[in-house]
Formats: sequence, structure tokens, C-alpha cells
Amino acid sequence: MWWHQQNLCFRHPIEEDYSSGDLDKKVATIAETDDSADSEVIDSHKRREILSRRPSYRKILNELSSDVPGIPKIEEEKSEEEGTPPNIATMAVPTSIYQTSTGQYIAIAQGGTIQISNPGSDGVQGLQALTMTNSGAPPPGATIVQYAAQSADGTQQFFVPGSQVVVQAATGDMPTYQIRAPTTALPQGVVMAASPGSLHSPQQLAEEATRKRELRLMKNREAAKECRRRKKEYVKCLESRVAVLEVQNKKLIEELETLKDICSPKTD
DNA sequence: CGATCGTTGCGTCAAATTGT
DNA sequence: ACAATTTGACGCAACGATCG
Repeated sequence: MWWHQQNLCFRHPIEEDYSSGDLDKKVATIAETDDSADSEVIDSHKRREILSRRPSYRKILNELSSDVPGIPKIEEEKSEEEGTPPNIATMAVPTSIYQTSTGQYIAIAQGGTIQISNPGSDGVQGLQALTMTNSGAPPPGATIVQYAAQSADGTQQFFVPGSQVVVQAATGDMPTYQIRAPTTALPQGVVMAASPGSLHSPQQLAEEATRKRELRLMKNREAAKECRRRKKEYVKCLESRVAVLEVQNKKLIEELETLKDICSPKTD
């Protein structure tokens, strides 16, 4: 269990409570033995006592890294994974970049220029030309933008409510992208009404609640992924530290043996 | 070849922690 | 104080290894 590895290397004060056993087993034992009527309440309290928190990986590691040189800090997510994809790095400076469910990158530059790139292609080869046209009567607050994809057989629509943009991609014969406020990325498959104005009817309220829930789930999904990634990184860091300390220990033991030999030479 | 087991990763919930 | 973020726990599914 990775938790024990952590205890090996540097015990945080809060970790003291965990040092004598497997936490999973503790919790499981409690859950098995407590079957009274209000066991759930007691369970949660006991669990909470047992599961008292330690600081986050990031905090522990960053604190450690300030004490021990050579231990890398866990960085904030930056350019490599979520930043500008290489395909569109040479394009006009975009204000927003989104990745669709099909893996395409879509960049919306200031001035409304929309650029699409395929991750598998090189540089601007993946770009698809966009021709924007205001068509018919778009939903209130939205402008329907169409573009002709070079490689696809159909047209794809963009909804651009004012200056705010987010892309929603759908799979199927004709992929569609929905653009909304950049800060409110919605889960894939969730389609929002184009006019978010007044929500009064119970159905609308329910839809709004569903939408909020989907948004929350999506955010947490991403957060969990990120958390697991950090955890892996953290464990890797600890493992490398163990390796370094083992080498150090070995050297010290050898040195000690040498000094012993010097101080007390063998007498025949 | 099917059954079983261990491992790994994911989504979700709930609670703790952190930021404002 | 409240919202947002982080993470432990849990259940589930997929996958490969092993066994009979």
C-alpha cells in the first residue's frame, strides 16, 4: 500500500494515527462489526476519526522539496498537457482553446476567428478553414456560425452567444460543436438551451439542476484524474527518494566498515 | 478453454482542505 | 462564511496471469 511507503520516508504529524495498520482493514472491520440501527451515523463518525486528513500530496511534496533539494515540486497543470497544442502554436494568438470529444483542438481567437486542428496532423496541415455565416434566425443571444470542414462531408455549426465561446462536440455522422461561455465547460453530451435567460417552469428548473449536476460531475471527474496523476507522481518521487537513501545508506555502511578496519586492525 | 484472482483505472460520493 | 478544490473510499469493469 502506497500509504506505508509514505510512512517510510517522512511521517507527517497527522500520519501518526495511521502508522500501526492498514486503514482499509480498519474501516472494513468497523463496517462489518457495527450493525445497529444507527450504525450509519456511528460509522461515519468513526470513519471520520480514522480518516482524519493529512495535507495534500502537493503540499507535502512541495514542503519537502523546499527542505530537501532534488525533490521536484508538483507543478500546476501547464502548457504541456492543457496548454496550446503544438498544432496551433503558430496561429494567431487564441483567447480560448478547446478539445472536442473527437480529439480535435478548436481555438477561438480574439475577433472571433475559429480554428480547428486535428491532433494527429502536423502543424497547420490539421487546420480546417472556417467560413462564418449568420444564418436565418439564431436563438436569442446566439449566432449560428457554419463552416465547411475540409475533410468532413457535412457542415458543422457553431453557436456563438455574444462574445462568449465554448465548444461542444458530438459524435456521429455530422459532428456538431456548441460554443458557450469559456468558463463554463459543460460535459460532453449535455446540450444547453441557447438562451439561458429565464428559467421558471419546474421542467426548466429540473433541467438546470441536471445541468449543474452534470457540470459538477464532469469537474470532479477531471479533478479525480488529476489527483490520481499527482498521486502517481508523488509515489514515483518517494520511490526515487528511497533509492537514493538506500545508496546513501550502503555507502555509509561501507565507510563505517572501512573506519573500523583502520581503527582496529586485525591482530594475528 | 473457462473460472478465478490480482491489478489498474475510472466515476462517483462525501468529507477535508484551501482559497477568497 | 462560503465556494472551489482535493482526495480517501467504494464499486465497477477491463485486462492479463494462473490454474484445473
